[in-house]
Amino acid sequence: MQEQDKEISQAVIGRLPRYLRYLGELKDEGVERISSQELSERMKVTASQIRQDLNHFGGFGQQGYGYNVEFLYAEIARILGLDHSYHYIIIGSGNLGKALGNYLNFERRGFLLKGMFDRNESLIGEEVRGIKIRHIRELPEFIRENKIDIAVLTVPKEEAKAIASVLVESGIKAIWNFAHVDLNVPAGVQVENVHLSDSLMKLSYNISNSANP
Amino acid sequence: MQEQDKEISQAVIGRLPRYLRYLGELKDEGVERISSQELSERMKVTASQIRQDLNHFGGFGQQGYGYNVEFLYAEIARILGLDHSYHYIIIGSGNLGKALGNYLNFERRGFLLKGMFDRNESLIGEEVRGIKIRHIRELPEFIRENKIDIAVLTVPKEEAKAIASVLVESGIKAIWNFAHVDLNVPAGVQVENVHLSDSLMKLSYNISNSANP
DNA sequence: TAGATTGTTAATCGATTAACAATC
DNA sequence: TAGATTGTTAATCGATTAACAATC
Repeated sequence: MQEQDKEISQAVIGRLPRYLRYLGELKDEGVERISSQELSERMKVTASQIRQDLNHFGGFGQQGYGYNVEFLYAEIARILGLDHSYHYIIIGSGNLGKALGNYLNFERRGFLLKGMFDRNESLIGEEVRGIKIRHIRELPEFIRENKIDIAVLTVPKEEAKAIASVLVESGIKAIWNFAHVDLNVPAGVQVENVHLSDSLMKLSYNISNSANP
Repeated sequence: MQEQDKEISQAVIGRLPRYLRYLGELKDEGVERISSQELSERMKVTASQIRQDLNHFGGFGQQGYGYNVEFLYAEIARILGLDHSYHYIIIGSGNLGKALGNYLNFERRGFLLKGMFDRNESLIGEEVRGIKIRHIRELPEFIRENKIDIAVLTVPKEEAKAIASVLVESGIKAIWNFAHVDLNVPAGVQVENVHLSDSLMKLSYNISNSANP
């Protein structure tokens, strides 16, 4: 067990949720133990990579046996910070904001929706899963009073930077950014971008450059 | 000009949309030319990387001058396959499907929504931006008759694999997959995954492991 | 104990950065 | 022409894979 000697690369972090997903499936199938070899065949990655990745965080396996599925699942969940819950709010209550607000799987993982916000007066007062949509002018106070950890940003890109500043000033520590801009936040504030149009363009590239002559 | 001597890495492809975005902004600002150095400062990447990335696709610049913004913008758009339009359909007309269907920026880029589908009878006949929601049993015929290029998959993960098979059999060449499973498709069919919960877990990791002691 | 499989070191591969000759 | 900046080769860095000794 070493836990965080040096910074772990985002490449490794990015693979953890996928490990968790496959281990969850194995758990559901009632599989008790699995070797890196077996897992590598399922996931179509190398066994070497699995062992390397896991050993960044400590030795979770046992020679001659492999990994205990239940235990490894719990450990990866813990590493990912899923062993406790987060309070989150959604800023921008348009179609995408509402869709995310209605997504119950986040709740199951410990991400608890505490508020929804918009600038548009006609949306104020509407409810999403029992959560009232508030005006964004209430943001700073709300964040402080409700111990909000994560702000989901689903506003038009023109507004995103200004709102991000407000969020940072109000003490938000993480932004899940769906706006199509790069946010500039101080160190210590985490930003995770979901740039849907970038993703679609990658698909477009791969269509154009695949074997259709 | 070489254009595709050997496979270009997804790391490079993944950066192209961001280049396009910054060049679009420069264009809007009325900037006519830019050097890799200036662009690198804006984008916070190395000038070397910009030149390397671009030169995978040909020499778009001019020594002593830099790059013509308008020209480079057009070239990257072309490389990404944005110089022509695509027909797409959305399968799964829940909150997320509707949100994506309503997103007009895709349309502006040449991605044209042609159909929406669901299994739920109560949704059939509803309209999203003038597009009627159809039953998924109509999928195969619809895909063939309307020359659909891209299927957006926003169905629960339990259904995703089965529907993906139908799509592939119907001749779809690209799937934008929002379902939380890895699809197994034959070579030649492009899949681009958007795993929102994976993204949220990465954020969760980074919150848990940032400098908050 | 013998066999299996990890944890970890070493080798390889690929991607990023630096350097500079080519050239506008 | 001189200065600027690309395109490209070479050097470095980091990530992935292979190998194997440790050990359950």
